[in-house]
Amino acid sequence: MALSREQVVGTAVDILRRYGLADLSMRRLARELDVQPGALYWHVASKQELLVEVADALLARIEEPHPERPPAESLASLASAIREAVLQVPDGAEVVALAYAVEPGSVRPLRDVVRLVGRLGVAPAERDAVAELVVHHVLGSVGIEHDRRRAEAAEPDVSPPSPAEAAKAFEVGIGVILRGIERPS
Amino acid sequence: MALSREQVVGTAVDILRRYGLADLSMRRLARELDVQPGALYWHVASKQELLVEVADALLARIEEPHPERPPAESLASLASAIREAVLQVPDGAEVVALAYAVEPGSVRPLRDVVRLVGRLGVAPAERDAVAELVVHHVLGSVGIEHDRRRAEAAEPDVSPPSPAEAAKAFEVGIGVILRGIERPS
DNA sequence: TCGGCATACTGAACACCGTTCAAGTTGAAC
DNA sequence: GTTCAACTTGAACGGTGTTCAGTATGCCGA
Repeated sequence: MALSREQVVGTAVDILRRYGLADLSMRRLARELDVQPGALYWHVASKQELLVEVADALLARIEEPHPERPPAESLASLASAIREAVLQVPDGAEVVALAYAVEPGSVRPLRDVVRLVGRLGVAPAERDAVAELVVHHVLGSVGIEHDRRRAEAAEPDVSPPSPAEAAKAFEVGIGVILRGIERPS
Repeated sequence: MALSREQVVGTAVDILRRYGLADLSMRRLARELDVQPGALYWHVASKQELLVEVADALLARIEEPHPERPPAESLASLASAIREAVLQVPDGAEVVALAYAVEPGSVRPLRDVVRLVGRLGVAPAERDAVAELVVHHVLGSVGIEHDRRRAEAAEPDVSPPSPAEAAKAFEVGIGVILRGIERPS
């Protein structure tokens, strides 16, 4: 059977999940698919495009916010859902951040963040800025968690921070943002 | 004269300033210094360590917050100062973010952010989380601005966002955070 | 003045990377 | 059975960070 774009993206996700971003090279991906590296470029224009697709796949299973739920609640739970999805996969935050940088509209749940911020009553001119704040908080704090895990794996240093603490720290940040939005300036 | 660590870091900053992170390779740096690549490793343990030093240099001229100024004001102006310093240099945000990820305590003005957040009355347990929020907002929004400039340079697309608008968007985010901190939960 | 020795650097290699492209192989439609 | 598109190979181009045996340089005590 001939290779397909879905197969390429799927195997890329697999490598990312198992070995992390450093091991996700076009050559490694080709080896995994029993194919020469050049073959990948028939299905995908560049590694960057591939990573956007991978990011999309990582967040594909997150469900859309329910339209009748209060937007503040929806936003908090959407942020947590994105966090959890991205936390599962080594370097997931980095990949999604890259996709967001290259093509802000390419990842659906991130678009939902923008919509929810708007529904919270933020002025249209400020909506994108606040949504960015939320996205950076989510991806930034997951990035830190991944870094800590790497550091911890490298050497049994002091203070391994528990997942519960990390989650708490994340919630604190979301809380600050939500209160900041709701309080008129 | 023999090479010095300061010279290596200084030239690295220079290349970054003039050509961006993609052109800051150890080989390119060695060429600029009229030296073989291996020589750099006498003065610097790795490229990562070099980049931490570069990040430090980028923010070295930012002054410490005045202890008698109200902390909210100090924090807002420190955030702006970091933003401006990092905005000047292509990929500056990326470099500083990397340094912050590798060694959170290595860059002084970022430590000042933590202190100021504490002085704002945030509980010690939550202080680091909120400081991270601020840092991610600063570095994240500058990162976006750099990306936009790159995209704009690549092709004369629609809508070149003015620096003033970007600054405004940044201030909106800082405002949300500050209000969120001051408002008790 | 002469060893000795730490400092500083060279030259070459190792093992990778993303990307391109002419040439080859398939498999289905006519 | 031929033609034509879809797909893949093989090989190369021009890079990357890092290591290390060897070589030169300059200082310091004898």
